[in-house]
Amino acid sequence: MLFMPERPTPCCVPLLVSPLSDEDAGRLAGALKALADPVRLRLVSLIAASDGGEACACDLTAPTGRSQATVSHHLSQLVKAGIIEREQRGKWAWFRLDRGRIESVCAALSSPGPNR
Amino acid sequence: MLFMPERPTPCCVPLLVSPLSDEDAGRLAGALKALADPVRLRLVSLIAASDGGEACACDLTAPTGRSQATVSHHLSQLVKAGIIEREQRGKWAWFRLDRGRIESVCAALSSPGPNR
DNA sequence: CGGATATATCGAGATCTGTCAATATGTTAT
DNA sequence: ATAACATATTGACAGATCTCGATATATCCG
Repeated sequence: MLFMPERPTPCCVPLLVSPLSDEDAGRLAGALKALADPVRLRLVSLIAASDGGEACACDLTAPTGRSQATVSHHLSQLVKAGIIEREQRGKWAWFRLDRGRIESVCAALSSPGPNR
Repeated sequence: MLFMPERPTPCCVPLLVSPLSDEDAGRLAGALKALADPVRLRLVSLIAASDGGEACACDLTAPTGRSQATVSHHLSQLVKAGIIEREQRGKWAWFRLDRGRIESVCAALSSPGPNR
């Protein structure tokens, strides 16, 4: 038995190997939809690049150029999709990535190699 | 100089390394949007799993359970996004994946490894 | 040419999405 | 308690998206 590195949470099933079922297609589409917005991508990107890998909502409004309500909405979407996690600290909301979830989406899109 | 394997078309820029610019976020969001639909995912999946890696539009309508017009529309979207390529053969339209394009999206989402 | 077939485009309806101002909720400090 | 602040929720609107029937375009065959 090989010693495998940590496996990403299998939220999604491989796209390019065999025809996706309706449910699997819906699930993967959901995950992709959560990412498929410029503002949300910037949020993810900003969080990823933040010191300690986490960011306060208070620092995420200005860089996106959207209202506080809109940013809060997008952050909620990302949380619901499992892309980021939320933690309350006093009156601030902190967010960090679930890299495993993103990797899982990524894995679902990746081509099956010749030796896999 | 190392001999590198083919690089995927760089349609997208890495998400998790440094904050995405507005344009890069828009570009990546566009690519993800093209994939973020259950019908389109099934189409991609069906084409990928087809014999010879290509499929005729005539074989893609029934499995999706949508009208011919709708399937044609989704196929156009995928072509426009560069996910698949179209080739006319007589009165039939054949489609195949641009795996490089999908890999490029995938690469943009992938986590920077510790040794990268 | 004319009929048959495959696919694309058009027009329209229903639903989903992104956005913001206003307001509500919750936390901290005074 | 009360004021100040951070964030979430609500309500509403504009624009995008998915869908289909009808029609147009293009190709093949007899």
